Amino acid sequence: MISKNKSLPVIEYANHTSNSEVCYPSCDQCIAKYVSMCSVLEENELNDIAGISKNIRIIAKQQICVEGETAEYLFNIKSGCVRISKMLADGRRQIIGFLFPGEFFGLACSNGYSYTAETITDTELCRMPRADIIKKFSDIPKLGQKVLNITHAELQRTQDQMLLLGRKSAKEKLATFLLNLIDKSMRDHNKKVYLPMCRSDIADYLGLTIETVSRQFTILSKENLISLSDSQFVEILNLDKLDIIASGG
Amino acid sequence: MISKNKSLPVIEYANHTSNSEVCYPSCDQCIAKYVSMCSVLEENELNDIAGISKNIRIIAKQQICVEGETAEYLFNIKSGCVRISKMLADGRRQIIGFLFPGEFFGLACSNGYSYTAETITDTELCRMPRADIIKKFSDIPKLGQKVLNITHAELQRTQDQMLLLGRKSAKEKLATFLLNLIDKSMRDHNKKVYLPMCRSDIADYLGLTIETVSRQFTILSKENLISLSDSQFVEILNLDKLDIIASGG
DNA sequence: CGTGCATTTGACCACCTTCAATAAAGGTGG
DNA sequence: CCACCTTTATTGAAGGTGGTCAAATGCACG
Repeated sequence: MISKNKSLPVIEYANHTSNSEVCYPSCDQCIAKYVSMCSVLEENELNDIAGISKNIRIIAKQQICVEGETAEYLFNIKSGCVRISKMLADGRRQIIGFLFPGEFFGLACSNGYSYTAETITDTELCRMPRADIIKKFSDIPKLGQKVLNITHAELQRTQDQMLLLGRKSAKEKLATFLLNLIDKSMRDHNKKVYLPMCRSDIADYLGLTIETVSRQFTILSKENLISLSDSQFVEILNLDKLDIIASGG
Repeated sequence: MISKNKSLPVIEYANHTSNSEVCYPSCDQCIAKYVSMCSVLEENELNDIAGISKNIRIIAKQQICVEGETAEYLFNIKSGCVRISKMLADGRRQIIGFLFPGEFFGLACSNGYSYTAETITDTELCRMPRADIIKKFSDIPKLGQKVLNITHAELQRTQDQMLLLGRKSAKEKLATFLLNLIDKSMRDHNKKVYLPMCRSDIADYLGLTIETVSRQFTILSKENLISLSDSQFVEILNLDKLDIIASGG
C-alpha cells in the first residue's frame, strides 16, 4: 500500500517525537502556501512562522497526536493522508475525517486534543507551536479570519456528515463517500480514485462494519456504477447514478 | 407546550418577515451580552451593532431561515429554543442541533444557509445583517476571534455527535442526549430537565425513530435511571449510571 | 511456497424500523 | 367546564437492514 503512494520521494522517516526533526527550510514549494491558512500570509510573515515551525516526516500507521493529550502543536499536512478519530471506552471508533495535503489539524479549543490523529500513508507535516500560532491570530488578523473561514467550512462538512451518519443507508453512505473523494481528487482529471485508507477506516468513517462496506462495494460494482481493479483503486463508471443514490433519490 | 414556557412575557409575536419588527432597543438585559459573541464588545461597539440589528419575536414552530436560501442575516437567540436541520430529497431529516439563549446561527460560509432553522418554542431573536457583521470581524479583531472560538467549540461538539450517530446504541444515544441537556441547564440546580422539543425532534437529532426514542425512555424509566412525570419533563435519578451508559461503558 | 494480513463472501441473528393500534395530552367550541 | 377532535406519545407485533461470527480468497513478503 505504501509503495503505491508515489507522491513521496525516497527519504528517511522519523517519528516526530524523536530528535531528527529539521527546521522548516522553505515554504516555497509547500502546498499550504496556496490553499491553507498560510495562503493569506506575506513573505515576511511566512518566514516568521517558518522560523518557529518544524518539518516532520512520519511513516504510515503512526500516531501524530492522541485524544486528551496536551495540545502543543498545530499541524499542516504537506503530503500524505491523515485520519482523525474519536473512541469510546470499549474501543468503538468513529473516524471524524480524512485529511489531505493543504489541510491542518490540532486547533483544540481546550488544552487537550479532542481527537487522535494518525498517518494512513507516509506523511510530511509542518508542525507549528499551537500557542504561538494562536497569538498570531491577534498580530495578523487576516490569519485569524482565514482560520475562521476554514473552521467554518469544516463545521459545514461535519454537519453534512451528521446527515449521512444519522439518516443515510449503507449504500447511500458509500456512494456519498466516493463522490466526496472524487471532488477532492478531481485534479487527477479522470474518474479513477485512489483510496489510501483501508476498509476498516472507511467503515469507521461511515458508521458501518468492514463487511457491510465490502458488500456495498460489491453491489455498486455489480450494478456497473463503479469498477474495482484493486481494493484501493475505484473507477467511477456512472457518476450521475451514483450522485442520485448519494443524495437519497 | 407553549404556555409552559415562562421565560417569555405576554407579548405580541410577529413573523420576522413582516414589518412589525422593532429596532433593537437595548442590549442591557440581553444574555448574549454575557455569553455570546457580543461579550467581547465595548459599550460603543455594542451600540454600533445594536444600531444595525433588529429585535424579532417569533412564535413556536415557525421557520426562521431555510437551507439554500440567501444568507442575509445572522441571529442571536435571546430567549426560546431553535432547531437547525438538514433534509434529504425524500424528506428524511437530520437535526444538527438545538440552540438556546446566548447561541447564534446563520454564519454561512457560502451565500446560502447550510441548514434550516425553526423555532421550537416562542423565541426572541436579535437579527443582524450578516455581511455587516462579517465586515466587523476586520474592524474589531477580537470579535472575529471570539466567533472563531465559538465556531471551533461548535465544531468539537459536532464531532462528538458524529461519534454518537456512528457508533452508539439507541440507549447510549438517549443517555448522552439527556446528560448534554443537564449540562446546559444545570443552572436550574436540580436534576429536572425540561425538554422543549418533541419526540420526533429528538429522534431526528439522534438518528432514530420516535418509537425507538419512546421505548428507550420507557426502558430508562423502568431501570429507575430517570423519571418521566410528563413527556416533556425528565428527572435524572441516577446520574452516574446514566453517565456510564452514555460513554459506552 | 508458506505465513500473515486485508478483503470478500456466506449464514445467521439482533437491533432498530415499520406498520398498526391504543393512550394521553392539548386545543376548540358549545 | 366538558365533549369532540387533533396531535403527540406509548406500546405491540412483524420485518428488514446491517451486525456478528466464521470461512474462504487474494495479495504481499520473506
